Amino acid sequence: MDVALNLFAEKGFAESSIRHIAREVGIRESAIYNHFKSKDDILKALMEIRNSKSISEKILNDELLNELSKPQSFFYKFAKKLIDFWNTEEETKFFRMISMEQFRKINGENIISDKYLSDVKTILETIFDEMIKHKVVKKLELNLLVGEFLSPLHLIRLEFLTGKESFRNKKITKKIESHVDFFWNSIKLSEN
Amino acid sequence: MDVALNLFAEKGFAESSIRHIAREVGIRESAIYNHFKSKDDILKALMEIRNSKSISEKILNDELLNELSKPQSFFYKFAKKLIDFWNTEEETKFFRMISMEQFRKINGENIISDKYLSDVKTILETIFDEMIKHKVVKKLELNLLVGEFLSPLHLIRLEFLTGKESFRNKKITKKIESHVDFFWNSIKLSEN
DNA sequence: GTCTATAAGGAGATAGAC
DNA sequence: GTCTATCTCCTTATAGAC
Repeated sequence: MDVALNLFAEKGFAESSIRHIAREVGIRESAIYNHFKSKDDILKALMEIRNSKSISEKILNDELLNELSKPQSFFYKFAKKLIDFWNTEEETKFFRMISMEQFRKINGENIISDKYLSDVKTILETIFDEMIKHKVVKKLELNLLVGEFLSPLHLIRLEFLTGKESFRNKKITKKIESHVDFFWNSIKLSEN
Repeated sequence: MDVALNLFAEKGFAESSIRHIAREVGIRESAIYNHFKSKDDILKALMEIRNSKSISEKILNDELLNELSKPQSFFYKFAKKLIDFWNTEEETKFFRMISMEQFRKINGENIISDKYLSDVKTILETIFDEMIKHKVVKKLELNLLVGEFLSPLHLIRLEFLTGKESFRNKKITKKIESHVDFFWNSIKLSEN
């Protein structure tokens, strides 16, 4: 699985061969078929691993939850946590692979779920819902709030992954801070 | 070029063969090599076509420019125009191909420029700059404004292209309207 | 669960006639 | 600029021994 993910993320699924995977693992390609019935099956297995992981658990710790009473600071730390997670070596590989294979179909069905961000979206919806109830944040559609918060982070990530710059540098941090400031000023209800 | 774009957009570059292109065009594969020196060369040529096109020309017509004095209405129409352009059959194909091949390298260099949105970004920067000068819009970083306007549109597009729903339906239109409303309320300077 | 051997086919690219 | 013919290599997948 590790070797396959490395290859798929680096060269894409179609240009990675079972032969290559087998060589890196140290077995013959025919031996792979004792574990997976086809090449597609390897990709499916990888996606199952990724889909079974809960991102919220990795981001939402107690420290962060305690920050909920200070929303601006919360969003700030949430964004940083999310970026740190996205910047993880493994998550970067999954993201690259998913980006490349997002339109691939197996038996007419997309392998890559269109739900790449759905876990994070769900947490954010819950958070916004609470904040609206506590009259900290303007009463807006949850979907809208999630999109406005997440989209700029997502695009920043994508652009720095395809570009040459490292994702962890001051420019990025500044961009993220600016976005959170902008976002918070747009949704906050009062001036406290 | 048409046939190649169709194939690359549908199956991705690696799974499209010169043989297949030649068959659809109605010539032998060896004849292709009179026009392109390699398969990579075909992809390069396609990207040159796409990069040579000015998107701003297609979006910014006189009707839209006359709307500049009514910013909210302008952003509204601009977003709609952009979506219509993105929803074009040809542009959809380019977007699919670029999404799939964005990490591909030829001789160590990305073929796909990371500048997919740069044309639109440039127009928007100019527009925001003018609006700030005319004190219609808060004095914010141009980069930030562009990102906040464009990112949600981009993510909406991506999600509806990978999902099953059509990109032209009421839900999408509503999403875009909500975003523009949110955006305008966040950046407007006064209440007129 | 690994191996060797092999099937069966598709790939990119070139040579040289017309 | 297209053709036929061909080279050389790589691909997924299976059969059957150990």
